Amino acid sequence: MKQYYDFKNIEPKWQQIWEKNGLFRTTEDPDREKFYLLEMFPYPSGKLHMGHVRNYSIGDVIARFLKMRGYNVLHPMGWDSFGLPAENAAIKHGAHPAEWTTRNIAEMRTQLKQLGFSYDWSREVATYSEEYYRWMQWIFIQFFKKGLAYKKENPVNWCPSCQTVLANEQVVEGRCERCSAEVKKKSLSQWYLKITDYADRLLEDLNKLDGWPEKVRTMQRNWIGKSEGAELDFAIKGRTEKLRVFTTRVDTLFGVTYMVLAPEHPYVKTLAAGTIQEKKVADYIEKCARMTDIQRTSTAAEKTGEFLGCYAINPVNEKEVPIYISDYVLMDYGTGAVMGVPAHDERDFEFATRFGLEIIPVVDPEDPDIDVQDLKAAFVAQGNMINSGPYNGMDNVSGIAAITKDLSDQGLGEKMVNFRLRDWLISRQRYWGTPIPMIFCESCGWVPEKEENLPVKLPTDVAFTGKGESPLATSTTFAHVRCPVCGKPARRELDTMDTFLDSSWYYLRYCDAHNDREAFSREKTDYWMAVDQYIGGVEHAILHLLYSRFFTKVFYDLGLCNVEEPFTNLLTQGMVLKDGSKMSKSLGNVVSPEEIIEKYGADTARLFILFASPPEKELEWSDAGVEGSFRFINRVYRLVAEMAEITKGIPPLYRTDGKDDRSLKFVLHQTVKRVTADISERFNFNTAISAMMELVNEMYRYKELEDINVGLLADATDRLVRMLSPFIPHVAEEMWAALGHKESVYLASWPTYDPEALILDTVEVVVQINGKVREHVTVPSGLDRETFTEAVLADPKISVLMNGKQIIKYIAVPDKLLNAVVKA
RNA sequence: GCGGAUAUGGCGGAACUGGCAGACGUGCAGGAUUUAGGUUCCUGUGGAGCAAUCCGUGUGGGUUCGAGUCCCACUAUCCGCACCA
Repeated sequence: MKQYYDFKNIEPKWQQIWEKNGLFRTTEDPDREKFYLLEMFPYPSGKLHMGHVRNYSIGDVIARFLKMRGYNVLHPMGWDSFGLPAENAAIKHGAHPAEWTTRNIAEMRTQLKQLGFSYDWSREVATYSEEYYRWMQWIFIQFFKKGLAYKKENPVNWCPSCQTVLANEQVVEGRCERCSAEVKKKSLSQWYLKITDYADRLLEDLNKLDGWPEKVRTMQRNWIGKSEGAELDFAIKGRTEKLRVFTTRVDTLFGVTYMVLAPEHPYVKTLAAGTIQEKKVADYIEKCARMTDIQRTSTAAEKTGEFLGCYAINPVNEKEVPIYISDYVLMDYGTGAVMGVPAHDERDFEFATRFGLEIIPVVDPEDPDIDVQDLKAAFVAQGNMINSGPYNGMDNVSGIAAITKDLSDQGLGEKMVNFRLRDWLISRQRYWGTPIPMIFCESCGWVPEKEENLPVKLPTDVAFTGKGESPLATSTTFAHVRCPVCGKPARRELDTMDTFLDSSWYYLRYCDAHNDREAFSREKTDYWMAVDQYIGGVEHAILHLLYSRFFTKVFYDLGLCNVEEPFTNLLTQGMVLKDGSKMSKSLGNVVSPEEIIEKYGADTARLFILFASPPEKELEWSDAGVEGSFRFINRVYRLVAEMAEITKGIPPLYRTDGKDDRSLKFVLHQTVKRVTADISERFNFNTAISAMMELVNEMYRYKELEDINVGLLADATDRLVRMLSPFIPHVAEEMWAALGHKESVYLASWPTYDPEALILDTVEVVVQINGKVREHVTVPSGLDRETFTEAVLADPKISVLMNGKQIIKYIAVPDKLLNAVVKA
């Protein structure tokens, strides 16, 4: 062992040894308890950033810790390697996306290895490889055969900058989540996955996921957005069509004073046809069509709309109410038609006020401050029903049930549940993704490619223009095929899949990464699934995590796997900040992992990142903090080097009879206890590290004493190195070897603690007067309340303190404190 | 507007079920080693005061022998959703 901490030699040396010995290979072993630890795989953008380092450092500590605790740990890594940046790079530099991607993967794999993460690289998966996307296509076909994939023409979200459509989940405040361009509406024929069929189960099973952060569960609940209500029909005066609406407030039916349709509602044109309103209505529809979602959904804007020139008839009281169109009604939610109840809905109130429509209160606020006959705002809370014929006097919650039942009995409507969740639009007009393995035949319609012909390979003779339709259309060979059913000339689908499909099942592929007969085998996934701990950023709270849950449920239903939820526990790590804001090129506050590894080594980078903040919180980067972590490693290194020298050839005596010996032993065992709990129960790596720092400080103090026990110190060193190894594995290996071990510390067992060592003969306790700390005294430990009180009061310092005080009572907490309540 | 979270020294953060607030690290000050700087080691470090002591966990109230921790009201910041009938 060198006299100084030479990380530049130590780190590559151990990385090579680990790799040569295949230390991190994992196989199924029914005799050992499995633990599937997964970190979100990266998009190979070029180089790792600090967010990656944080994510993977957290994972590696857990993986190595559990391995030492005897678990059979699956800890894989791979690449989410389809996607737009590769294609954009291709357009810019003329290289093929595959070249760019492969180069980046190589670079990032090297970096991950430089950081010493304990991945089983034999299971590496890359979504752009033919062996992966072949099974992606196979999975798509299973969805299609199950009726869960369909093609439909619909107004869709179109990103003019990415030149592709987007899923609802990928539109953030009306903008593309990738490039922030304003999303436009465009009517296109696209492939969808029927995630709405699973809405109820996706919602319901969130309750089971108690290992997930509440925040993520709430976000998914809101996204799925279940609302229970009723659908009912309004007749249209002078026409045969019925107008169907969805409402959650059927109790307010007597308060309906108008109807309003979405501008895209199919009835709009026929209802307005021939009326004097026709022109105005047409103009309004056109104006809406031109607006972006941002403009249209702005709550700040005043309500607009147009009278259609005809009337609807309220089924409960035959009241005739005017029908309007307005852009505040969305065509793709509910029925695209709404009954307007201005008295009890804020939006309707606003609309009615704007257009001078009647406001009829039907729920009594029973509040002296509110004049029911002259509402200043919609009253949305609960109350008793008024102006509602036979329902008057009923509380409105019961009213919902009563009216729904009556409507249902008369065949006028029924109970209905609606979800905000829409089907998942998965077609992308881009090249760098999995080709959708579907073929259109004039006689047979859409049919899947034969499974034995998979993969449908991405053609290489394409032009990357970044404009217009899918680049696959520019291939001269790709589109033309024979129909797999009837053999007639047919054409292939030219769009590729959203890359979120690729990442919706990669965790299953890791279990069986090189299977060329199946996507993954039941045998392997039965052993490994579900993922016991998943770690990644919150930014995936909805998209990736919801889609993966959906896929898993479909697989379960198809008998492809034995779990209904893929991720039992989820840890969402916080962002890495510098100077208070997210690291970004534009702000110029990026610290690259490369430069830190170069200057201090991977162990320091890992240690700092885990020490600076608990994992789920944001982490403020600090150069001084990095120095501190580096100093700590040096301090440990010197201590171990000295110990290795002292204990060389001498069988160390073990003795704990002195006061200092006992106290070091106490600190040692307490540290083992704390570090174990901090890692396994709370993922508080920062406090685990600080506990080990305290132990090191204690060891330094002990080492300088005159009469020290080398055996005890050697024991402390041994346990310390094992505890440090998940955090700083390279230098831990170096120290472990120097202490005379032949086998990797990765294979050593996690240290245990002796509960006996945590029991002290005497304890220092606090003496308070009226809750304020006045004195400290040392008394024997383990006394009962009464003897404890006596022992404390027997101390001369305390008798002086209590002298002349009027004691009302003592509150005693043995081994902790004594509080005297005295008269003021 | 709705939902969620957070608020503790100069800074990052500790304080498990109410029981010594500020562990650990950083920064700063001083000392030792060194020709010097750096490294390393040691000491001090919430504020006020010579001191005894007093004041201190976003603000205001409350419960309790005792509150950073529990309850009520509020403020600020961050995140998510946002015309979903």
